[in-house]
Amino acid sequence: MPTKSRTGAARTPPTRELLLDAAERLFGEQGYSATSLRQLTAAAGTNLAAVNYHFGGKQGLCKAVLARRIAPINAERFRRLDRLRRRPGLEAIVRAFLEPPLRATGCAGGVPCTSPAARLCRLFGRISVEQPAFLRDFVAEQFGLIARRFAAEFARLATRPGRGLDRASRWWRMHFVVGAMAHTLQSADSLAALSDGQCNPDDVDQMTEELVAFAVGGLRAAACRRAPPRARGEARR
Amino acid sequence: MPTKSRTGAARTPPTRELLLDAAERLFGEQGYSATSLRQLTAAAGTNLAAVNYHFGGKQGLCKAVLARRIAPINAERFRRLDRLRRRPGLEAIVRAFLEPPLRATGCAGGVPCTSPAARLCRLFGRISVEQPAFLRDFVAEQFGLIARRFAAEFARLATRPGRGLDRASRWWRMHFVVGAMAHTLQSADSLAALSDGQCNPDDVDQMTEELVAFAVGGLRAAACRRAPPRARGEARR
DNA sequence: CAGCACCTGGAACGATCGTTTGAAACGCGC
DNA sequence: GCGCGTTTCAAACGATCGTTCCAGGTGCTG
Repeated sequence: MPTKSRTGAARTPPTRELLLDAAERLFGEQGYSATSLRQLTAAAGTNLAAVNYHFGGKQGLCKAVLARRIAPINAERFRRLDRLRRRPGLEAIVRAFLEPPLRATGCAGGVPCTSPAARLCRLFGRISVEQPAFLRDFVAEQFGLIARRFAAEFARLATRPGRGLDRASRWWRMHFVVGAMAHTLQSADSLAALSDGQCNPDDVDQMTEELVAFAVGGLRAAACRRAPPRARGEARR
Repeated sequence: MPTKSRTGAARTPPTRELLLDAAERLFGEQGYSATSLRQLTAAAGTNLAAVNYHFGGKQGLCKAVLARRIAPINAERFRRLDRLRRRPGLEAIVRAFLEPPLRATGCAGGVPCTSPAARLCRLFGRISVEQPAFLRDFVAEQFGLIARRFAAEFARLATRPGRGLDRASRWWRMHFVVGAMAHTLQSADSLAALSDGQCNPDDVDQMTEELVAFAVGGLRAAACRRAPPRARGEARR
């Protein structure tokens, strides 16, 4: 952690970064449990013991990988929210939430970006679902703040007359947005296969626009409760 | 060792079922890689070797666990779709897709249902994201049929005048629905914590209604085209 | 009874896991 | 040069992994 080689243009990436990059890729591709430290260090071109030296173990490495990405993304989210404080706009809020993770595809912080949108994305989606017990608190802490902030922004919007979402409904729907995002980040490839190539998982722009439109539409949908929405069919229950 | 003569009456759960139940719970709670066969067989009260005898190995057990649940769910989906063939209705289609997995919470096939909605749900969400390489083809086969069927139903709706979703957009949005569902199934608990208990993950009814409303709203959202309100440059596809 | 197919039991296999160790190699002030 | 903290390396640690083996139990058929 002593930042000493900051001055000279580091021609050789330090071991720490090599490990973080390899871990980010492999954890994202295979998951945390399924990735062994030997495979990881081999991919990083470092020694096996380096993981324990720099990060104290596999769990520490995992936390470091997440922290390196999540922190800037959430900071960017807060920045965007603060900037548009005067103009509510549901879509703007949704974009402030979705675009940073979708677009911060590793090209942001000077980190090499081998595949345009795949790396961080996969890791992100992975972790949000795999959730090993040891970092339950960690992710809760990382995402709790931003989630509450968005809940507050969403609540301010929802108080408009005519939109009758209660607090629980708002939470549910934010959760759905997170799920759509995570699943998209993680397994867009399978969609490409399913759609016979009509969906290009590397087209981050289209993906973003579709997801934003979908999320806004879903968040905007009227409250459901058990009142039949329209005079339409829907003869269930 | 004290093996009471159990067979004969066909009332006692055979080893196969014990293993499937335990695997369903543990794979769902911890993931596939993170669950060891020793932990699993201990929880099931069976011998370690039984896994390899009945299922040929850990992978075979995993496939069997999935197949036992997915097949009836997809059958139910097809049944519902066939039944409402004359009446389109986006919401009805969405319900035909979402309700079987949400409600078939293990109470369907005579399987014990300890926790009302948690068990199968978690497994379902897990697998749809963890996706070990060895069952890539398996899940693609299991979900491919139903996905294409829903895509077809959705496409028939989308041809109505005024709704300009192209094929790629429709695929994307179906993918988002799957993501919202999977994430909800898998980690509704964390939502309960985030929302300070305002969302009850065991309230399958409310969850279903919220998810249906959200999905319908998202699917119904207008095509996004290009040029979001915020000028962000970035050419689209 | 014997014969046999089916299932279960405990014990062990080889492989691989995450982690630790101790010494060698480096960087840098003196 | 020497001393010292930092980093890397090869090798090994004990634990645990999925799997295999085989004797023993069970229920059916004759």
